[in-house]
Amino acid sequence: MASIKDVAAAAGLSVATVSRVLNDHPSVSPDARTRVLAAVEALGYRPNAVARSLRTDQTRTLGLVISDVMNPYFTELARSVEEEARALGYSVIIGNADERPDLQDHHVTTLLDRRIDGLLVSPTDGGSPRMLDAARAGTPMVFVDRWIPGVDVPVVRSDGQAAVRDLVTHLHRLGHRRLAIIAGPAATTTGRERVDAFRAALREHGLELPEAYIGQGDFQAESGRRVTEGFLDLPEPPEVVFAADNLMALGALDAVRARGLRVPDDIALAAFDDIRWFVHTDPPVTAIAQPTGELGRAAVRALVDRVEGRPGESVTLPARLVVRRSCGEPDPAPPPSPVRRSTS
Amino acid sequence: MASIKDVAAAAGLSVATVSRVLNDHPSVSPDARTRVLAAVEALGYRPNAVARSLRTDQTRTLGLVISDVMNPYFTELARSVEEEARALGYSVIIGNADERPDLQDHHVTTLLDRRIDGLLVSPTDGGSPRMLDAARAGTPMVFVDRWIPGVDVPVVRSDGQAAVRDLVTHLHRLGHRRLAIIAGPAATTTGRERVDAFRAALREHGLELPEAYIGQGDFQAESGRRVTEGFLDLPEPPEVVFAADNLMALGALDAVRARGLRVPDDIALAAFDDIRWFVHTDPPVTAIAQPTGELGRAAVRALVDRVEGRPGESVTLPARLVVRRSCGEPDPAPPPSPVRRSTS
DNA sequence: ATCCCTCGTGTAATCGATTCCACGAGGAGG
DNA sequence: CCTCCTCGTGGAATCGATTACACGAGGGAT
Repeated sequence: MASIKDVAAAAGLSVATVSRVLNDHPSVSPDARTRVLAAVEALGYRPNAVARSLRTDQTRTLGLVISDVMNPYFTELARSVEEEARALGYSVIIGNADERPDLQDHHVTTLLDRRIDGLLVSPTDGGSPRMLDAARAGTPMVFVDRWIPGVDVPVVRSDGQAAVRDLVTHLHRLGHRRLAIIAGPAATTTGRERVDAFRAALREHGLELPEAYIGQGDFQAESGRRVTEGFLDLPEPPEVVFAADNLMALGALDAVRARGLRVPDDIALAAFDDIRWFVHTDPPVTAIAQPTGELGRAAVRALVDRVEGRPGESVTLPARLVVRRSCGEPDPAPPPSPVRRSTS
Repeated sequence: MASIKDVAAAAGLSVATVSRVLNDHPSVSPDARTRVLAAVEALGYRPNAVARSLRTDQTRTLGLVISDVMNPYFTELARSVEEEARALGYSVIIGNADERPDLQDHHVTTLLDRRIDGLLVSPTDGGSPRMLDAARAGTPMVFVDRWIPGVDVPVVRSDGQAAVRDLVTHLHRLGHRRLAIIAGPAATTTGRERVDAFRAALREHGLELPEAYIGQGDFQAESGRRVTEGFLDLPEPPEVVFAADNLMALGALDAVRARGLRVPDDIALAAFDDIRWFVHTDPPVTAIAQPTGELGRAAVRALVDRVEGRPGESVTLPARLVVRRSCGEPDPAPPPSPVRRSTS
């Protein structure tokens, strides 16, 4: 592969001049410029980003460590992150932690070894030691979706409290009183917060959240299935199951289906995180939608600010409730079927 | 950040010795080894992968350029690719082309600039010029899922022909005769092949595939919606719509729903690519499942073979039909509802 | 005792870029 | 005509690693 030396030789100039042309430095003659460009063209030369990074000590690359790529929420987040980063002239390397602390640590380590300019993290647990070291050492870093209390790093996330309250109000109005939640791992902020918000909202309606109605999940579908089975085995099963993410809702749907029960007639279901498929599930699932794309973009902007020496601020965006049929109410925007028309 | 020089100084040895310890070169004394290791520990030293790559001319990184991360099929592929690569000691940088040739070219270019050791591509169109150059220049490369005819690069893909034949047989047996397809872009192999396989299978049953029943999609949900609306507007709409990927099936579902029609009563639906959500859609969608994980792993093995100087072979794995209810037959594994039991 | 190997180590070249500094040519101003 | 700038250019140091080569010490064989 042609190097800058080959270009210099072909153009009959020094590497310094070639480099100047390539970085359009002002002081280079038009003649030299055209000769260099011609040589570049002729050789199909492309600068070696590795060498350049070594010299300039910047890779123009951001690392993104997410909890689970298979989760549509994170996929969308990753996508918007890459888009915004590209717009700002950065590349993104994604590390998938699969909700496993050891994998998270692995990815943080390799990203740091590659000397990425900044790190975007959605921590799986309390945070890998390597990550905390990096944060302390001043590596530009931003938490997205989840964060770690006590670490001085901007946080870009969405606040679901109001939406959860709306959800509980909605459920209460439908007559549901026994509400259960499939929680995320207590080690994650989102895991804790969603339970807290749910409990607080229940209290506002004079309802309790008994221990038996808090199932411990891990944000993966399988745990949603397992927890839901536990709920169904209870002497007094809940009337509603609220899954703290979309995958656990999928697992819950699996469990309900396996018993031959129906949603919402036998048990109602709601989920945190809205995804396209929820429109087409049987029944369509009521969910709390985060402004995922905006979250990803805001996180990148905050991180790039830090990388380039500007402050870089935390951002909190509101989530909102999207009512569908999985909790019992008819779809608010029913298809134009002129047959039945039930007025609530 | 501490460099190898700092470690050498701290250990009272030369950088050469430090390097030898780090790469466990045989000729280094136990004493030196312990001193180096102690210094590494004390300084929290981590080798600079950028510098190492420059010197050794290898990055231990693979590039993966996929057509669309938001498509669960590709997400799963990406995940298995990363897993296998990690097991083999490589990292993966993912580039999302979003079915756009210009983006594909952008990612190929930046990956090549970073001097990745090998490239895994699922080409969006006929292939970006940069990619073809790289292939010709001998950059280790493997096509996965889709490929480009006439380019001498191993291909790892799945063959859906038999499964499509099974699907058509299934549909025929259910009494369907007017079958339509939402095709993928003609520039992609998967786009063409699926139509060809469908047409061939129809012919085996003495059926035609009229032009009006071939809708041109682009593997994105929106195109599936648009094409399906066209089908429904036909004087004689098809009885079955076969979507060439899961996202277009989602769009088709959108279109059918918007008209207030039902699947499969009013129109049947089937899709290429099986995903978890198809179990829970209304109704569950009959689909052709690819061995996605195995595809990703095989592709990485083939690519790493090439990177490390071994041959690296093409692999073709069979897809299989998964029958659900969207074409009219009852679910083959119904939930334990002891009521109806139809023997085919 | 001499020679030769092996072993452990250090010096320095190298990878491909960027950039500081020096230098010569040419123009402007005195 | 001399001085001083500015401009375009090249030489060489540098980033942080790896590795060829050189070298001295020590042990075994003769």
